[in-house]
This record gives sequence, structure tokens and C-alpha cells, in this order.
Amino acid sequence: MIRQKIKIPVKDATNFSFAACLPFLGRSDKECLHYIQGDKLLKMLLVAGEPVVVEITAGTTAAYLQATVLAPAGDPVPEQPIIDYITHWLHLDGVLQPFYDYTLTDPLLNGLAQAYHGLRLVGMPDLFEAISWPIIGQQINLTFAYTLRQRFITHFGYHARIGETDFYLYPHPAVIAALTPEQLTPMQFSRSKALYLIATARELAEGRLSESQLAAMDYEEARERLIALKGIGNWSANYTLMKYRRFPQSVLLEDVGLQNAIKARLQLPAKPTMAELQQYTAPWKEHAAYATFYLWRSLLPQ
DNA sequence: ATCCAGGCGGCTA
DNA sequence: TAGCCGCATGGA
Repeated sequence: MIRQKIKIPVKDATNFSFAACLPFLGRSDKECLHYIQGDKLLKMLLVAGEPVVVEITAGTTAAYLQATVLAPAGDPVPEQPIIDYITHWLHLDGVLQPFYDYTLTDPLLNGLAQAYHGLRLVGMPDLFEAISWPIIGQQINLTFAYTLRQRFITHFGYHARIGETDFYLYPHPAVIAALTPEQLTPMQFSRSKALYLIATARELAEGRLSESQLAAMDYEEARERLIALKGIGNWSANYTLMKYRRFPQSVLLEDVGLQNAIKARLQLPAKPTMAELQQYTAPWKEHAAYATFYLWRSLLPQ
């Protein structure tokens, strides 16, 4: 059988490495929205309303990635939505050189560009995922957060078994909007989180919050709009702005992972205070999102 | 057992 | 506006 193959161009290719992205993508064994099999990355995504499973591999040069459509078999699927999705997800249209140059001038970041060269800020092209994941994960340890996320996705997300693998789409807001808290609390969501998730899903499902609305806002407007949602504070708003809107100045001051990474790199006796964090991150400006992401990466093995 | 976790809302002053 | 507190539950 001949499978549909799609080339996905990569910008700033000298600063891209597919292999460098895989450790971050594989950081949790409870991940169920994509899978890593050897040097292949597999994912189901929605293309013109239809689920499509793609296998992504490195190109023969860093200037492009290769996507192969595994399902559906038969008629070709539209290429552009797949290209757009993967480009956003892996930030293939990003230009890292200015950030890499900046890391050389910042003692906190120096060395990260070499250590993880070619790693792109892995994003979330789906707005509901980018808003609800911080709600799910806030104030609990990451292991438990991934457990909750896995339950959320496998209970309420679209599922298809292709070959030996169970693929899922992130739950649609309309599905979550129709839930009651009592359907989430037995899955060990706190009552507050259950209420926040349902209310946020309703905002999206009923059109009071939309991708186009958010797309028209600048960083500060979008931050304020997100914080107006119950359960979304400054940390969650900036998380969404970083992973979904890809505002480069997004900074997650309240992030325990960032705090621990700074503590480890500077060998501080304790986590930095909020005032110290502001001092460390103030010079980052348009490099803040990448600085944060690379510091997160530094917490993983290798 | 104790402390912490990729925070947030709400209350008080 | 800033500071404190309760939350809610698993992991280490």
C-alpha cells in the first residue's frame, strides 16, 4: 500500500533537531495524545473534522519533517491542516538564533543552547487543551497531574484503535460542558477543578471565548481575558499564552518547575523568592518563554 | 508521618 | 494592593 507522505518545512533549520525534541515529548509514560516509537512520533489529529493518524519522522535534512498518513487508508487527506498543526505544535516556524545568542549573556541560561540544541518549544495548538491542562495540573505533583489528564482524555476524548495503538483526541469542550462535577470528582478531580473545567468548557462551547477572539488580542489583553476565568490565575494564563498563543514574553513566575530549575542551576540553598524571580526573569523579555522551556528541559534526565 | 506539588480564590486589613 | 489561608489529594 502506498501511503500519503507530506513534507513539513522547518524554519531556521540549523537550529532544529527532531531528535532533541523527542525527550521532552516523551517525558511522561502517561502521555496518550502522542506516542514515540523509536525515532518516530505518532499522533491523531483532526483534519477538516476527520481524525487522521500521522507518523512523523526526521527528514533527510533538518529543513523539513516527514509526515506519513497511517489512517484513514484510501483517499488522500488535505495536507495544509496537517502542516499547520505540526508547525504550531513543534514551533517549526520559530527562529531560535536570537534566543541562543541571548543565553550566552545570561549566567542562568548559559550552556542551555548547547545542551539542548535544536529543541523547539513544544506547544498546544488546541485552545481547550491549553486552558484546561493548567487547571488540571495546578498545585499537584506532575505524576498525579498526568494521571488526572490521562483519565480526562481517555474518558471524554475521541478514541480510535489503529493497529495495536489506542489514539485519542483531547476532549471537545462541548463534551465537558455537558458534565456535572459528580462525573469528575470520582476520578479524583477536586470539586473546585471540576467546576473550573466545566465552566471553562462552557465558555468555549457557547462561544464566549474563541480562538479568533484570542487571536485578535495582544499579550496583556489576552492575559486579562484568561484570568477572568475562574481557576485561571497568572500562572495558568501565561501557560496558555506560551503554549497556545506562543507569546515569546510569556513568563511563569509562579511555576515550581522554573523555581526548582533556577535553584538547581545556581545551587541555591532554597527556591528563589518572588522578588528574586522577578530579578532573574526581568531581562528575559522576548526570550522568557524559551528560557522557561529550556529550564524545564534541564529538569529532565539527559 | 510530614512536606510538597509546573496555584487559585477569597477574605482581611 | 498585599498578605495570609484553606483547599484537596497523591507522591516521595
